[in-house]
Amino acid sequence: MELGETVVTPPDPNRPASTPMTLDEVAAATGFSRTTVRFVVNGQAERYRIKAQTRDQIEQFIREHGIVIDRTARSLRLQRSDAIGLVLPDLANPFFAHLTAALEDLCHAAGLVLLTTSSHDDPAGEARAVTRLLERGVDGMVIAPCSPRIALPPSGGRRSCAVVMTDRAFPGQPYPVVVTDNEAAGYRLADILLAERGDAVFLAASRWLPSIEERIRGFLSACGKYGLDDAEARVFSSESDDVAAGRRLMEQAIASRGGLPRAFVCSSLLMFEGALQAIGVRNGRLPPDLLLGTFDHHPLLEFLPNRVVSARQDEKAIARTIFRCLTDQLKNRPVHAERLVVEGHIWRNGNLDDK
Amino acid sequence: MELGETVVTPPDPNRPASTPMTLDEVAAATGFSRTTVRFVVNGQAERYRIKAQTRDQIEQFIREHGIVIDRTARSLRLQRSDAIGLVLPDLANPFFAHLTAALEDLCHAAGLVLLTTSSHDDPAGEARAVTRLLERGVDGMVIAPCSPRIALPPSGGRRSCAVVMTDRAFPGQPYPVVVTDNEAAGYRLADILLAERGDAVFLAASRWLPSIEERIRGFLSACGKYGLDDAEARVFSSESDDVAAGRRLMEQAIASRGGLPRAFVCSSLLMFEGALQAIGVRNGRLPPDLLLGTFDHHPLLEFLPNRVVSARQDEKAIARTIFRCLTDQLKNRPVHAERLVVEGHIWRNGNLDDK
DNA sequence: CTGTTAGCGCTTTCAA
DNA sequence: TTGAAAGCGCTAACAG
Repeated sequence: MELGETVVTPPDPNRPASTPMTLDEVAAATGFSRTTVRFVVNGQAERYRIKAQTRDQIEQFIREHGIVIDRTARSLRLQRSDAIGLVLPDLANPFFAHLTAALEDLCHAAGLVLLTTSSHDDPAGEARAVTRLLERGVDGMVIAPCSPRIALPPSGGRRSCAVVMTDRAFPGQPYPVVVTDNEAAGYRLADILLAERGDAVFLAASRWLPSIEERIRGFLSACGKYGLDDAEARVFSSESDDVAAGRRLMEQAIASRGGLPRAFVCSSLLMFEGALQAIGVRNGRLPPDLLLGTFDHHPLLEFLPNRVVSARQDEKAIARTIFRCLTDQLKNRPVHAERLVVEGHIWRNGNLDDK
Repeated sequence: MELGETVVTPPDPNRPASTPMTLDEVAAATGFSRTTVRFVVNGQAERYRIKAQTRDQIEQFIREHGIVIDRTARSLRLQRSDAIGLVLPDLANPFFAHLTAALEDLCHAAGLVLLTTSSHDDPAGEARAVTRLLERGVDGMVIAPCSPRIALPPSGGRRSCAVVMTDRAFPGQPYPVVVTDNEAAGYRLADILLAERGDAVFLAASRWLPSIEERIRGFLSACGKYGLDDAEARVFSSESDDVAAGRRLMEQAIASRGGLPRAFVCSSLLMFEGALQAIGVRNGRLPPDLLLGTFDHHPLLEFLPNRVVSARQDEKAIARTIFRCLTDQLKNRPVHAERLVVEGHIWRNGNLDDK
């Protein structure tokens, strides 16, 4: 391809200034009726036995002039928007970004669009987000709740709206929820650390988040397997999930145990960064035999100088499960407030082979 | 907060089964007219001097029963959707995820929603995405194009639609474009590598992407500053931007130069991963004096064993610029097919202090 | 096979 | 201050 040529289709000067774009306009221009044109446009020409010549004429016209079906009007008429809303704490979080990408693909393949909204982990923001989506008449909604009490329950609205919760399984919700098997992941992660080093600490974000609590439970039961008493003393938790919290918790862990742990797990990559920072400040560099563990994954973990184990969620599988649950509801299949569990994956870096 | 209590507002049994949710329903239920109710709901009670008692009655009713304005109907009537469409090659790319998050915030603050769509770097997918958005009647569109020729130009449509391009400035476009100053970033990155190591190679994705070509131009002019002849021989490029390409290019570079370079830059983190993999396969581990450079940034770069320099784009600044450009168009301010440039940031890891 | 009609819920305009 | 009417572009139902 030549660089520098004019590359974007410019407003075609041969094309009439006011391009017909609505069904009515096409009908008027071709001399057929709304209905006939609509049948052709919606691919129902066969079904309604539109004369081939008529169909060709209309299709030809559209090929020349283009048409854009106004789905706003369609939505109003059908009381169905073919749109799905997504409410997330933070799109910049890679897990949510991957989840969004996966959901988007599924939606598009089904002719739906995705409306993304962030709550910024703020219940008021979450309520605003839900309202925005409801006003837009979304047919369904996927919520990764940041508050245990969703402010505006979509039930009882004029239009019904399918709802699926994800990522955080607050108990007692009337909606189905799709989550990773956090307890199993916590167990498997801790199992590896303990088998290798005999001891480990867990640096966790807010314990009142169900996902965190489940991960801790897995960690604790692995501790039990290795006969570690007072496993609770190995868990450090914070209110927030960010780099500063990771730093703080690592400092706490070091202080309370009189030195660096031989292995640790963080409940997220943000905490993990903070923990590494704290170690860097204290030791200058990472002690080579420190075994690193974290929830979440990033390819760069591969290249850290130490051995690393991570627990990664399977965003595509989660998205598929969410989507199936959503479409089940949209097709009026029975919906229970069930808990759908998706398996995660444990990953280790190649450095394990070096030793 | 107690775990285990019922936490989501359940469908309130005291509330009538069919909650009035439309203006008409509220009007009928309260005995006032559409117009009166609408004035109250839209906060124009003052302006139209609605009787205080009337207003209170209506507000009270709404507080009890709730209301959700149907923006689908509103859009149809106003020929304005208060929605912005976003077309990206890939939401899972952290740069685009951050950009999306930033744009979303700006949109929400302005009462707009964001429709996200991915093209998967495929021109046909891009065309489908644009159509989807047009059908939805978005007021504006932000496109990070994957093809130099946008398939369905939104101009000439029934409703006008503001357009801003970003990330890739294909020449000759009739739309304004917002990009990072890639050439400057390439220059600054290369300048650091060359000052430190006297030599470097550039592993780049498809050269026909304007952003890549600009980065290379910056790299080459830094080479010029250091009197390196045959700078072009230090540039290796591929068709795709992925891990495999990075691996391949690093192998090529090693082969063509008879050994590992002393420093290198990759045009993206994906390529960077591939390059590190290739080195790992060859050497087992990274030579300590190898200086690493890459476009894109991730916090984990901080903890790699080697010295690292990265060029990071300023997603928030880009989003602000895009949004201003968009709102300018929406307010019918003059729009030129101008090129708006945002500065990037150079980052180095703390390991620089160790040596 | 093709055309006509009514109406989705909102906003705007005009009347009372 | 409040009410009534028209119409955005589409779809469904029915009429020819």
